[in-house]
Amino acid sequence: MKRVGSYVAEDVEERVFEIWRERSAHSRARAEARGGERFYFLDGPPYTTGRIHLGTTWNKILKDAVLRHRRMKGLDVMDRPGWDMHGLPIEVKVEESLGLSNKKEIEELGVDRFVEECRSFALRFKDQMTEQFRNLGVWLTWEDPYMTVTDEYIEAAWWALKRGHERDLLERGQRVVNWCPRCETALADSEVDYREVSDPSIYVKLPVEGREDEYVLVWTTTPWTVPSNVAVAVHPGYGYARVRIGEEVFIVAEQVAEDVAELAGAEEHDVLDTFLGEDLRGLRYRHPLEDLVPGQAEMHDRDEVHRVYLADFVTVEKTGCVHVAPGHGPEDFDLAQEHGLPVFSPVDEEGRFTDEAGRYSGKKVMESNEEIIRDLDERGALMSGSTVSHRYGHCWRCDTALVFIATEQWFLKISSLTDGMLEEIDRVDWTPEWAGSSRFRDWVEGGRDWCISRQRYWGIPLPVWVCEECGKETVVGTVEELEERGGSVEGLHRPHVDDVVIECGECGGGARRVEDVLDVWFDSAVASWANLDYPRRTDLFEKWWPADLVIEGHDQARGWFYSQLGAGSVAMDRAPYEAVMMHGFTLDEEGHKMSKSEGNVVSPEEVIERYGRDTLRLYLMGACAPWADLHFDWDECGNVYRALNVFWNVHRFASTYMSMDDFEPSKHPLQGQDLEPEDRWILSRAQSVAAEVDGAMDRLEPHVAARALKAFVLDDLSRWYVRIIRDRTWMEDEDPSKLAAYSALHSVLMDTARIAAPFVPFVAEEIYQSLAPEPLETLHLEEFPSSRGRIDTELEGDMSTVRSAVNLVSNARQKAGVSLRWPVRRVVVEGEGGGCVKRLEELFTKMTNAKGVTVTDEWSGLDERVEPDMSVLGPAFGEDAPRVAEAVRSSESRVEAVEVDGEPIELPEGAYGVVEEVPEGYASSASEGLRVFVDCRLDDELRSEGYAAELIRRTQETRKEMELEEDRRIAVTVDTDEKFEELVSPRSDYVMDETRADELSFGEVRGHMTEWEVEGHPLRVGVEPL
RNA sequence: GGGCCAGUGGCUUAGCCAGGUUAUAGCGCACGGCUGAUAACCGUGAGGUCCGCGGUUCGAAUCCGCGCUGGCCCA
Repeated sequence: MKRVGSYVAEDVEERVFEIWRERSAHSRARAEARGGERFYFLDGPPYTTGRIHLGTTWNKILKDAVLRHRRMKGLDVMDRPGWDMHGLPIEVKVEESLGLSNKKEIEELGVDRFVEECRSFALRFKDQMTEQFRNLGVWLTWEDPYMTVTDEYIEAAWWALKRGHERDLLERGQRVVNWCPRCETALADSEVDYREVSDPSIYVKLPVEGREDEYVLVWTTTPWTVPSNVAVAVHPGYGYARVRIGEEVFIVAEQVAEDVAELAGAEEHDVLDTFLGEDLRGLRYRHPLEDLVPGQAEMHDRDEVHRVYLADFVTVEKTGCVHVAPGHGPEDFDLAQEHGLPVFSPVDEEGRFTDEAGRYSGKKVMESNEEIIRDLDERGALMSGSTVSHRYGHCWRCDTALVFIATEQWFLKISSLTDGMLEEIDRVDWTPEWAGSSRFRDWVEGGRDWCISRQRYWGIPLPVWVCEECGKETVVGTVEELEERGGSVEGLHRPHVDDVVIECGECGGGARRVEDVLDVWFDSAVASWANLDYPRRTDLFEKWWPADLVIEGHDQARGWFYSQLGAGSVAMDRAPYEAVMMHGFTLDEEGHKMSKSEGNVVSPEEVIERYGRDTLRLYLMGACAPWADLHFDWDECGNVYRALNVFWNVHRFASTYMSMDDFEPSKHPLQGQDLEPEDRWILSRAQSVAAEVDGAMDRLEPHVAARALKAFVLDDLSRWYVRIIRDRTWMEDEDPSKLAAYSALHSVLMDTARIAAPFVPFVAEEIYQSLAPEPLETLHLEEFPSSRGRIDTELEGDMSTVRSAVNLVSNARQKAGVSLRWPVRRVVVEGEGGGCVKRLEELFTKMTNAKGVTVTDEWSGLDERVEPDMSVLGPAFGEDAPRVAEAVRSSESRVEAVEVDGEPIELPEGAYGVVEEVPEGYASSASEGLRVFVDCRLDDELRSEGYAAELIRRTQETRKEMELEEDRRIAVTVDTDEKFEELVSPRSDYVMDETRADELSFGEVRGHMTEWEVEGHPLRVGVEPL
């Protein structure tokens, strides 16, 4: 065993990394676990953005701690990390780097080159992030991750879609989708960012056909959709009115008549008549821009167009009449489907009006708002124009304002699977319990069909081939199938896959692929089987699937938890995971989001630099319940660091003395030792903590585990046990009590390191390695100490009481001004806890520095004093009261009558109270159920010991000043007064023993000298090394 | 606008689901003490409208309702 220096996290962590690397510790741990019970952990693939942050750090560290714990329990853990590498975010980054701004420029550059560029970006970011995660000490199989860009992964997604197709769940259809005019693609609901923006707010007058100056009034914030207006919707059950304002009549909801009048700037308005919304059904109007938009004029010939329809989604807000543009709103679209209305959408993929839009043709829709407003105004169709601030959807990647347009897309009809999905939610084990029950459940219940097609390049190609002859759709599930159909591929990405022509199964014609790629959310949705290379190989799938556990943040409820449930339901008819642990977000100290613009971002690297990886890990593990949001706090990091420092110093303490004594743990097994109660206690506590930590980790409550561990190290091990055994370790040679303490301390430290391994893998490894009797590979191959030893609850209870009693004595001593260094004659312990103190008497007297202890239920040594109550005596005895009081006071005990001037006087009820008094020379302190009395009276024998202790303390201080080795022999010379010398001389041997001195003499001081005053005695101590 | 989660001394938090004396602990602060592992430790003290309001109850940090603030998700 070697002596160790101070705790320097960086050095420890570097050394441990080196050990892990050269011994292939992680792969060995995996190999050793083979044959154990299989535990399929599925890593949620982070998107390859290039940088990890505190949130992703927390995520991976939680995973790592849980997996380390499971491994140490003998489970064969699947710990393959994953990477989410396709999709718009990377495409946008690549576009930026190549200076491209739209799809046309990408096509000009060449899809081939663009896709290659995306691949290399993704791979590069993956490598960068891998290094960052490794640097946290996270043990995942970094050298062999699953990646969404590999052919086998793509096949897993294809296979799932083919399953969906077979089950009639894959469908092509026209729908209104969120569309990014810059990226020129459909976006999923989850890809839309809502942001507060200022938009026009206009009231449009739609002239009622056949009536002069009468209008249906509608409101919109998107003037550019007015050219696409096809109908108006009103609520069948609401009250509506015809309102005369000036020369004109407006049809609006009855409730808003006054608002509308105000809007029109009119002081007066007349409600001509009122009726229900359903009475408006079929009312025909003319489109105000029919002269400018040829499509509108054409449509008017159709009888169903430009009429009022009834719809429940209408609210009374604004006018109660809703402008319906089926090509530009999901609800509008649904209404159109229902009533056979045309879906008029004269807008192209770049968000420009088409020729159908007449004079607006070629213009960007968003930029046409003003012109449209002006045209409406010129035609007398505008009532009011202003602006309004509201939330509007933007592209999650490029921040462009989105438009709704009707396009042909591919859908997974998961809305038809809702019942099964809800059953799966009930079956899955959620931590915390509400993760599955509340929010997630609502989301699944309201789930719409999943639009999985994107009109982009860098993604999993949609595996649908359409026959050019007969139009038959073929969904390809595997590469093998593709080749059987006569296709040959050199990679499944675009553009190569686009060139593959396969034979139509129906007519033998040539089928070409639909050019879309998949929504990137679908990629990770299939991870549970793609990670097992299914369907390309089946053995892994059969062994491992489904996942036993996934661990992600609460943003993934609607993300990955959901997408996996959806894809799993489509392909496997079940959820692909058995248990889900959900964690929170990392916020700043104030509980606000960390963001670059706020300047409140804390990076994991900063924390590592300041305190090290173990501190970062233990902090993240214990700071709060994982499902709560974590408010990052530097001070708390500092506390965690100090706790680790204490852990380190216990080990340092052990290594210092054990190495000084050449203690070999293997030669002194615990079984043969003559253990003291404190030894048995700390061994028992270690087992209790092991069980507590083990249980908490099993329940996925790492914060409970981390806190129990921290409390044990600080409180039980360092502050109590080490304090107790200090004098035992200071004994020389082969003292059996010392050896017993060493054995116990050694054993406890080894167990503590094993318990700590999942949380602070570096410092635990170093401590374990340093104490191990024989060289070993790595701590992380060891078994988790789950209560293999016995737990002695009675002893733990006794000790806890004794600690309280010791604290009370300290308190009492302080009140009396008697320092712990000075022995006291006796301590009296009174109360229920007395038995505990009795059982640990030796320990108690040692820790209180008392010569003896008396344990009693009720101590008879207290003085009782009676205190007359003048408020009773006064009224009873008038002017005699003071003399009665005096007599009562001097009666010394409880009496019913006293004598005053020889006269017996009977005392009334409550004439005095009895006050207990601590006798002279005693100090006392009490807590619930326990009271102690400390006899602080000194005699020469105690003084002799006290002065000796003072001399030892001063000598040690002198040694320390001289920076002498702990076991260096010295000569001590003392210059003091006669009394001091007289009292200390008889204890010279004791003083020499404690200070490792070979000589002790009084008189002239030699060597390094320190000067003191002790209880009024001058004291000069000289120390010479020998 | 809706759903879910959280709000406890200056800071971080326990307790809350299963209501019960004086609300937990640490950091920080003040004072005193100990110390040859310790940048550690021990003791004492100050510091609280348990986010607010209302309700249920003999009794609410805890249960219910309505708000406020923050986070997440969604419209």
